[in-house]
Amino acid sequence: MAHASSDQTPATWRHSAEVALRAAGLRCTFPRRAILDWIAAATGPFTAEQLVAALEAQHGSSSRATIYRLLDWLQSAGWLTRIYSDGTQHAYARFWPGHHHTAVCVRCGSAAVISECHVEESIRPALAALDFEIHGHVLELYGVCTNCRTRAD
Amino acid sequence: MAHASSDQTPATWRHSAEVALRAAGLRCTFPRRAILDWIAAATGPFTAEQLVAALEAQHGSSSRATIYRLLDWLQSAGWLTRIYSDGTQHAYARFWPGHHHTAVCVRCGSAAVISECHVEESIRPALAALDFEIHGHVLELYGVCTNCRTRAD
DNA sequence: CGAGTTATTGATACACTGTCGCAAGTTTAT
DNA sequence: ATAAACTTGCGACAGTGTATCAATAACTCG
Repeated sequence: MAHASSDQTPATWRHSAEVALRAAGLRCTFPRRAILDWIAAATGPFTAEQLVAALEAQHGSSSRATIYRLLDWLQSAGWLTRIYSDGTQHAYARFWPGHHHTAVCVRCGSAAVISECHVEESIRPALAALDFEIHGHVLELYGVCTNCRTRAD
Repeated sequence: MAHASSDQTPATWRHSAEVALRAAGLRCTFPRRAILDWIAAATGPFTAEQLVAALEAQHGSSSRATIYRLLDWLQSAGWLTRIYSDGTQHAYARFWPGHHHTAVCVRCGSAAVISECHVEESIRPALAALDFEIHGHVLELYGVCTNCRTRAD
């Protein structure tokens, strides 16, 4: 590992997100640390309610309101991305600030991040015809990851 | 208009969706017709609850359950597409079966359909690196439509 | 056209997710 | 340590979507 500080590992995410939290003038409280810990330990996308349930099972739990408040902030700051696949629930995946997309495995639920994005370029001809001024987009890919494919009987 | 039957107008949508409904062995009841009528008359995306409220205001209303059931079917059959922009609610836009994307105007809420799609092509190099077998994707674009832009002061 | 068969409806009750307001408790800076 | 300010958590609430099931309406066939 050449550049430990720029590796996008869960531990690095955990640390960087906390630094960003403090830099934003927010306080690093016990409930917030518990939330960050749990997210850092998550191996794939998760819903807000999974997080609520997991922390309720712990002794020092965080309340639903606190959890939703921090999730909102983490998303707006780019440390989480919304996953829209199942629609009605607030689902998230760990993320790094910047423009990325996710490839979600429909079997195991793991989400891979794709940083190259030429979507707006490739759709530009169609948009030009519509005379539509584009501000942003949501792209989410679904499929089967390597692990699940090799494990298929 | 050269090919009236292939025009993608609201009236054609209304007719084709009903034909598809019958072809699927489903019955064309009064509540279902009211729902199709309202959707055909809609000028942009709408939420399930807007539809519920609109039909409640009519004399012969359809119940919430009936509405949600038909919306589910219309979506699964490709006559509606889910709009994910506001997240928690079930929002839809009129649609034609086949692969399309939507460009949603953030000012007026109108949704334009984009039929050309080279998204998976353009993202293929990144996916190859991940060894991810792609099954499908969700793409939604946000921006400002011509009307709203020319109307800006 | 009328009776039988079967899908569909709607009412109600329910479950779940997410939000709000405020008093009490923590964190941070001095 | 102390004060100021932010944060928490509780409880109550609201909105959205779902399940159940008897009553009803739509098709089909003779």
